[in-house]
Amino acid sequence: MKILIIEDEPKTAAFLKKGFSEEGDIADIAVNGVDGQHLAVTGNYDVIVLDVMLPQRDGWWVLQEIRSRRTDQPVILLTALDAVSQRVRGLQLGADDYLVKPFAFSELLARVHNLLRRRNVRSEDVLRYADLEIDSLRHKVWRAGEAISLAPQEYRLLAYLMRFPGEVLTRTRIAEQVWDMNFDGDSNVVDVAVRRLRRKIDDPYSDKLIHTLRGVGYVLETRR
Amino acid sequence: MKILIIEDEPKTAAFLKKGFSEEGDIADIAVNGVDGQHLAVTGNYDVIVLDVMLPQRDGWWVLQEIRSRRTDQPVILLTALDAVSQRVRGLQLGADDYLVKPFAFSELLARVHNLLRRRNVRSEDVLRYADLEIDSLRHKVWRAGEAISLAPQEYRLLAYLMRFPGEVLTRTRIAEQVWDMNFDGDSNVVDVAVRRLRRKIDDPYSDKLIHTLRGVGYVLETRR
DNA sequence: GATATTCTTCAGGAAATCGGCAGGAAGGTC
DNA sequence: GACCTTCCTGCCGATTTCCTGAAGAATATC
Repeated sequence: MKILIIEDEPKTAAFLKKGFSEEGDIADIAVNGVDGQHLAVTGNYDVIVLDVMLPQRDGWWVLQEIRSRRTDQPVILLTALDAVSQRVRGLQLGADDYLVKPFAFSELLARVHNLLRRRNVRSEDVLRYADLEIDSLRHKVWRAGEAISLAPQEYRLLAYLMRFPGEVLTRTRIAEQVWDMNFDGDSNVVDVAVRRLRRKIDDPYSDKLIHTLRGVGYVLETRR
Repeated sequence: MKILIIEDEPKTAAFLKKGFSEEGDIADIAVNGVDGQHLAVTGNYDVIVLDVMLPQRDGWWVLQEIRSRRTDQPVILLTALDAVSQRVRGLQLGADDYLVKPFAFSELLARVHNLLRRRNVRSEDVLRYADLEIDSLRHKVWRAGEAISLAPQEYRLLAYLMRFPGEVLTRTRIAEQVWDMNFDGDSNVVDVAVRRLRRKIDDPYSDKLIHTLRGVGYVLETRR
C-alpha cells in the first residue's frame, strides 16, 4: 500500500513513515502544500494523510486541489487540537476522515483500514490465492500448509502480488509500489527480487504461481 | 493495559494514576471534558474512568459522546453524590459501572478487573503461553516452573507480548502501549527493553520465545 | 536524604538483507 | 535454425538493521 504524508513537521512525518513502514506499507513525505499537491495528483496513492497546518499553501488548498481532480482519492486530515470548526470545514471540503493531534499511530492505522474497507480495497488481514496464504497480522506466509519465512522485501513483493492476483504487474508498477522508486530500466532489482521470492514459494512446488510475461512484467496466477 | 482518567481534581487524578502505574498499567489524565472526550474517542483505551463533576462539559456529555462512537468502550463513572438518580442516569447513558467517592483504590481496581473479565478483554488473571506463565494479580512470572523476577517495565512489556502471542508487534505499537509515547525511530528503547527481557526469559532456555522480525518488530511464539 | 534499582542513551560490532553485476538460459522473430 | 532480446540466477560488496554492554540519568526504596 502506498501512502502520501503531507506534513511539515519532520518528527511527526518520520514517526508516521516509520509506522507505515513497519506495517509493510510505503510512505512518501511532502513537507509543504505545493509539493504535496503535486505528488497527490500525479502519484498513485491508496490514501493521503494531510496536515492542515502547512507553511505557504495550507492543507485546505491542497484538499481542494485534490478534490478538483480526483474526487475519489481517500484523504485523512490531521488537525490541531480543539478546533471543531476545522473538522467541519475539512469534511465539507471532501475529506474522508480526520484525526486530532496528538494521536496514537494505531488510531490512524485503524482509520486508514476502515476507509479502504469502505472503498472496497483489498486490505484484509489474511489473503488467500490458490494454496498460498498470507497473514499480515502475523506476518506469515504458507504454501500448501507449509510455513515459509520471507525477508522483508520478499514479503512486501508477495503482499503486492497477492493484492492483484491474475493481473499483470509491470516492473514499473512493482518498482513504484514496492520499492518507492522510479524504475528506469537499467536496474534489475525487480527481477532479482522475483527470483528470490520464486526460490521460496515456487521452486519447491510443481505448480508455479509467478509467471513472466516477456517484455511486460509478472503475474500471480494458477496455470496448468 | 491502557487507562484514561478524566478527572479535574489534580490530587485524585494523581492518586489514581499512581495506583494504576503500580499495577503495571498506563494511565493518561484529562483534566476537562473536552480533552477527555477527544482522548476517549481517538485513543485506544482498555477502560475509561470518568468523573461526572467536570468544569464546562461535564461527565454526562463525555459519556454520551463516547457512546455515540464506541458502544463497547468500557467506562466506569465516579460520582461524588450517592444519589440514586445519578447512578440511574449513568447506567442509562451506558456506563458499565460506577463508584461513589470517596473510595479505596483497591475497590476501583476490583471493578476494573471485573468489568474487563466480563468483556473478555483480559481472559484471566493468569496468562499462559508455552511454558511461560504470568500472574497479573501478583505480578509474577514463571518459565518452565521457575520463578523469574522482572523489573516493572520488563513486566509491562512481557504482559503486552502475552496478550498477543503469535502476532507481530511493531516497535511503534509497543512504544504506544508500553511506554505511552510516539515512536519516531530515533530511539532504541524498545530494542534495549527486549534485550533485558530476553536475558531473563529466553537466554537461560534453549527454546526461544521472543523473535525479531527485521524491519517490522517482535513476536512472541514457539518455534522449532 | 542516601542508597539501590531501573531506565534511557550511546556507540561499536555483528548479522541479515539488498542491489548490481555478469554469464548463461530461454523465448521470440525471421 | 540463427540471431537477438529479454530474463534468470549465483555471487559479492555495501548498506541497513539489530544486538549488546556500559555509563549516566531518573526513579523508587528505605
